[in-house]
Amino acid sequence: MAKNRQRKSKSVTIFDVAKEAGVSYSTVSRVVNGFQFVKEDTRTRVLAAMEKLGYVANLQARSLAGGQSRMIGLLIHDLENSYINEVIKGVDSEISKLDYDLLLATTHQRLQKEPEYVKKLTNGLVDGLIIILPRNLEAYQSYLEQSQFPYIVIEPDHSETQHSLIKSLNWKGAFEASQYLCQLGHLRIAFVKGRTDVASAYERFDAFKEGLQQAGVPVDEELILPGDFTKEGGYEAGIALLSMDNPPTAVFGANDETALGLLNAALDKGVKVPEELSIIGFDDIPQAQHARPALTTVKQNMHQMGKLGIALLIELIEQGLDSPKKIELETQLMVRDSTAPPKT
Amino acid sequence: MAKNRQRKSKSVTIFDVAKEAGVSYSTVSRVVNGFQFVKEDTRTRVLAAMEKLGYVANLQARSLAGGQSRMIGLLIHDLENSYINEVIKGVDSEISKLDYDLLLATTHQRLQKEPEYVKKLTNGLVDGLIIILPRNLEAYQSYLEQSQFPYIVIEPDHSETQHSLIKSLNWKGAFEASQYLCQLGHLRIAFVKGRTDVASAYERFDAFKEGLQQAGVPVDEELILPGDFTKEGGYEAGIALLSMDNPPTAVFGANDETALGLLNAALDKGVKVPEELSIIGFDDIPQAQHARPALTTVKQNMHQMGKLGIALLIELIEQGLDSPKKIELETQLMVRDSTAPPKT
DNA sequence: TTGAAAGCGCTAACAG
DNA sequence: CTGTTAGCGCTTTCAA
Repeated sequence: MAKNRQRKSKSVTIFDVAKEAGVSYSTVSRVVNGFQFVKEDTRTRVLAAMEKLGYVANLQARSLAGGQSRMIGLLIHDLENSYINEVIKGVDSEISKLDYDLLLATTHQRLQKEPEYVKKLTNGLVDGLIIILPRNLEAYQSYLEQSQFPYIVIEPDHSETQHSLIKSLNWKGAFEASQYLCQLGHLRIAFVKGRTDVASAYERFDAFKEGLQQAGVPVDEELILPGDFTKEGGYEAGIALLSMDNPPTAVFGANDETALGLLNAALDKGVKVPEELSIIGFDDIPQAQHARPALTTVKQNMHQMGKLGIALLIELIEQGLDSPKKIELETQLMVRDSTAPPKT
Repeated sequence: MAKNRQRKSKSVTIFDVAKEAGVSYSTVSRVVNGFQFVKEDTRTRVLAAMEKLGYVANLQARSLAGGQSRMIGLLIHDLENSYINEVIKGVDSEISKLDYDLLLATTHQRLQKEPEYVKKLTNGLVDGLIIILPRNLEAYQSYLEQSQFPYIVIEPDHSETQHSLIKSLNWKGAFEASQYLCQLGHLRIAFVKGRTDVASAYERFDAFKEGLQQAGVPVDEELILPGDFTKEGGYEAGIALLSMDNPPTAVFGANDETALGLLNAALDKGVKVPEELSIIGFDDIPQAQHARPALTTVKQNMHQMGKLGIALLIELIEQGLDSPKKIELETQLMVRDSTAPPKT
């Protein structure tokens, strides 16, 4: 608490630069911020002084004085989640091009942290906020709306919300995957659901049922198990499914982690994939193609979601938007080795 | 640039709280910062006012006024790198327990960004800095030393540096791995090197040579190929190695990415692993155990490195340290399926 | 135990 | 085009 006090003292300020260049400090500020009405000669002199003194802007002061912090807040609940990780990579790659920095706030699944962080971040710390997979939006959405703070959501809780968002066409993707399973000839198809507090989980489940119905394949309630988007959850469901007297010939995991868990369950149960059990996932996380057998899944372009998310947010910050913008991305069925026609 | 100006206006300040509680704002500051000399009654009143108004401290202002920002800077060059990713997870899990936040700066491999970010971050933005795998330390190390800014390095460029650091015992780990290969009976062992600008790459290579020598196995210069810690680099080296008239029976990749690339090369060349070629890596990134065959490798506890890094840095920030502290972590040989005795 | 006052470094009107 | 003047919200002496 004590030893490092001195560090605040010796940094070069706009004031030092002004003295060095022989101008007032507001002039320096103008140069730093690239204002137009500065004589070329003065600008050069200031620039030289900045260079000489090694001036670096103090972002705190700038932001406090009403300028921008040039930081973007990223609110997530977990770094362990591959889906989120991939989105972050997209965000990161895009953000650095735009000379913004990333402030990462992780709730570690603690619901009450969400509103806390939102307040903290929006309170001058960052210029804009991206929330990935919010689970407690209601708790602070009105706060965000009122303060007119620029923010976007990646994967919303509700489809008819007022904020800008980026999402994948979960419904369509899951529908296609379900149809594919039916086309393969499967008649007993199981589904392991995702977290109940995430909208995409619902969309996928809904599409699954619709897909089966349209193909004339019965939706058997017994084959619909709860899950939580984790490998462990998938494993548990898999064991339950494969312990049945009349197990399914195919199973759709609400996301890849779940599907990977299912794969492990099959392995432990000595059930061959895809010969005896077809498994399909959703997301196409990097591990999906490295799994053995490689996992058939519905690809979401997570990297792209991150990139578009930043682009949209920056637009919001710099130009403002009259009404929320919703971007929906196509998904793609990636047929790999974990699916096949059922054995007869 | 215009539309979102209003957001700076309406936040609740220490001043509002003071008025609500009927005290001066310095008193509020004292309460907020948990000072001792405040009457219990006053404290309760202030706390109530804070609660009622929904006060959230403005970190910028606090930091500017000489307080702490409670943010830790994390300087990395790439999010795509699994090693870094794992360390970050450790950092993140530890940091949130301590009520600090993470400011992530990614150089995206641009060397000149390193000193830039260091100045920016240390200029009031963060209370401490963690640099993972620095590649341009010389450019700003004296700056850091002079300003007495609390920072630590994870994996250093030099072993006799003045800063605090966390590292794995690369030498020992690589030595053991090399010995293991020799014990298996291999006599033609190749090595694919890592980036030339990272110290751990040297340590591993050096240990490899020593390991072979001590086992009486010749170090064949022809079997030592350059690499860059990427899968692509490993693949390229693998193709070169397997195209030789007398290819090696085992190969040590400087890191897992490299080893994974080697694995792919073997696959494409129709060379069976481990029957015809043993492959060993370093790091034990998550993909290592999912590879087919599962990769034998030297495990570094990256999660732990992140956690210890934060612990050490916080100690530096809050108590200061008389002399740099160096923490070295043990590695562990993970024997999996990519290594076997050579065919005779 | 509390209040008043002086900045931290910067942006943004407002006059020249 | 450039300097002057207010603050931004907060911590921190210094008095009271």
